[in-house]
Amino acid sequence: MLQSRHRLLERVTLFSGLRSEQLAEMAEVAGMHRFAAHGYLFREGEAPDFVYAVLSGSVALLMRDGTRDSVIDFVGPGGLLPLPSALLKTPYVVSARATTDGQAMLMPSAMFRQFVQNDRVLSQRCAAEMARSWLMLVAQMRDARSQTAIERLVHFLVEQSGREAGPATLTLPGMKKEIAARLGIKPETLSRTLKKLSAYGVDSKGDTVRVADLERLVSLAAAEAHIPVSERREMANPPAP
Amino acid sequence: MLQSRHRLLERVTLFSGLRSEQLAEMAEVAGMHRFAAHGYLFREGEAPDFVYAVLSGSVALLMRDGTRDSVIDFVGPGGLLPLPSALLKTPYVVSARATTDGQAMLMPSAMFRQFVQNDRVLSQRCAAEMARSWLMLVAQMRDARSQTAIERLVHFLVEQSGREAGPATLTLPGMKKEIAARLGIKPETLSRTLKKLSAYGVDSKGDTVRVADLERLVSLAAAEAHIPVSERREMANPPAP
DNA sequence: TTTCATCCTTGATTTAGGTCAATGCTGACG
DNA sequence: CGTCAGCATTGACCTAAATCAAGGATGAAA
Repeated sequence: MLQSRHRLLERVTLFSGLRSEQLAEMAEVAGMHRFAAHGYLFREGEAPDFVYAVLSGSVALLMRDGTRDSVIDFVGPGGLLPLPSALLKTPYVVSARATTDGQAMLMPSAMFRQFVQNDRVLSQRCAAEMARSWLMLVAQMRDARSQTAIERLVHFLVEQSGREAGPATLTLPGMKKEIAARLGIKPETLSRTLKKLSAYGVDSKGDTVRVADLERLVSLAAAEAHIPVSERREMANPPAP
Repeated sequence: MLQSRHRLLERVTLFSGLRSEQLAEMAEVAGMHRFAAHGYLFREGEAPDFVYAVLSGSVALLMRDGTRDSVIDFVGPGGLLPLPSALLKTPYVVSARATTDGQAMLMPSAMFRQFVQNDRVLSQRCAAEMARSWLMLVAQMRDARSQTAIERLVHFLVEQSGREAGPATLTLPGMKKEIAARLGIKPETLSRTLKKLSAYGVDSKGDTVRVADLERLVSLAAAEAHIPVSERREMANPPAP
C-alpha cells in the first residue's frame, strides 16, 4: 500500500525525478482520496489544510467573481493543487471542483511545506512550476484582451487537442458552462460560437469535439474575426477602382 | 563601490534577509544600469541574458498582442525581472519598458540561476515570489472578466494609492495609454471613464489623480456599474405597486 | 410513464466598449 | 517663435457579446 502510494507520487509532475527516499517520506504522510464529478475538493477562503495531487480525472480551478464562477484552468493527472496557497500558507484563494470522477493524493500542507523547505531540488521545482503556471496565465490574459470569442475558443480547442495540425478529436474537460467560464464568455455565447465553427469543420456532440483540420481552423478563425460586416460585403462585391 | 552594490541588493524584495556572504557574491557579478523613460530594458523574444532588479523608477511589464501592447503590471523599486524567464531559461516572454527614468541592478541570468540552484532559502523565496505574482495575476483575471471599465479603474486607483479609506493623491505609474493597456481598455475609454469619475470625487490632471474619498468611490462605482439604463429610470421614477 | 431538474440551445434586444476621425495640447527642436 | 510629433480628449457610430426570455433535450426519481 505504501509502496503503491510511492509509485503514484512519482507520476506527479512536481515530484517526478525526486530522490526515492524523499518520495518514500512523502508517501508516509499522503493519503488517497476519491472524488466525484461536480464535488468540491476545496473552496476559496477555507484554511489550506491539504495539497491535492491529481492522479486521475479532471479538476477545474475556479474563483467566485461577484455572482458567477470564473474558471482559471482545468487540471488533469499529474497536477498539484493549490501550489501558491500551499507555499504562502494563505487560505485557498481559488476553489477546485471536480469535472469528472477521479482520484487525488492528499498531503497535509504543513508537511508539504516542510518537504519544500528541506529539499533544495523540490523548492526549485516548485519555483519552476509556478513560473510555468505564471506564463500560462499571462498568455491567457493576453488572449482574453486581444482575441474574440471565436479565436479564444479555437485556441482552446487546439490546446486541448494536444496536436498542432491535421484532424483531431477531443473531449471537453468539463461542462459547457465551465468551458465558457474558462474562456471568459457566457454559455449562450459559447453555444452560438460553437455553431459558427461548424461551418469551419468543427463537429461537437455533447462533450466530444471533432476538428477536421486544426491549422485550417486557426487561419479561418483569425480571418473571420475582426472583419467588420461592411468590409465583408466589399470583399464579395469589390468596388470598381 | 562593491560595498554599495551589496547594500542596494538588500533592498530587492527577493534578496532581503539573505545571508550577507550570499549578497556579497551577488554584488560581485552585478552591475548598475541607468534607464531612461520609454526605453526598453528588454523585449520579448530576446535571449534572457540578464535579470533586472529595479532600484528606482518604474517599469511596465508588457506583451505584444497582435498589434497593440498589453500591460501586465507596473513594477517599482524592489522588484526583480523577469523571474519566470530567468528560472525557466526560456526567452523573455514579456517586454519591460521604463515608464520613468530610474536605475536597475543587472545580473547575468546564468549567475542568478546558479545562486538559486545552490541556495535553498533563495529558491524558496523565488517560489514564494512567483506564488505571490500568480495570485496577483489571478485576481487581475477575475477583475478583467467580471468588472466593467469603471470598476477596474477604481480598483486600480485604490491599489495604486496604497490606502483604503479617506482621501488620497497618487501618481499614475505610466502614460495614460499604458494605464489603459494595463486595464484592458482603449485609451479613449480610459479618458471617458476618468471623466465619469470626476462626478464621484476624482480629480485628474496629467498623471496626478486626487481622490476625495476612497471608500465612497468604491461603493459609488459598484453602484454605477451593472445597472441598466432602463432600471435607472425606474429608480428615479418608481412604478406604482 | 410522467414529472422534474439540469443543461443546453435559440431568438430578440440592449449595452459597454471599440473604432474611426477630428481637434486640442504640450514640449522639443530648428 | 513657429512647426512638428505624439499624447490626450471628444464626438459619432458600430459591433461583439451580455442579457432576457423561451423552448428543447436528457436523464434521474417517483
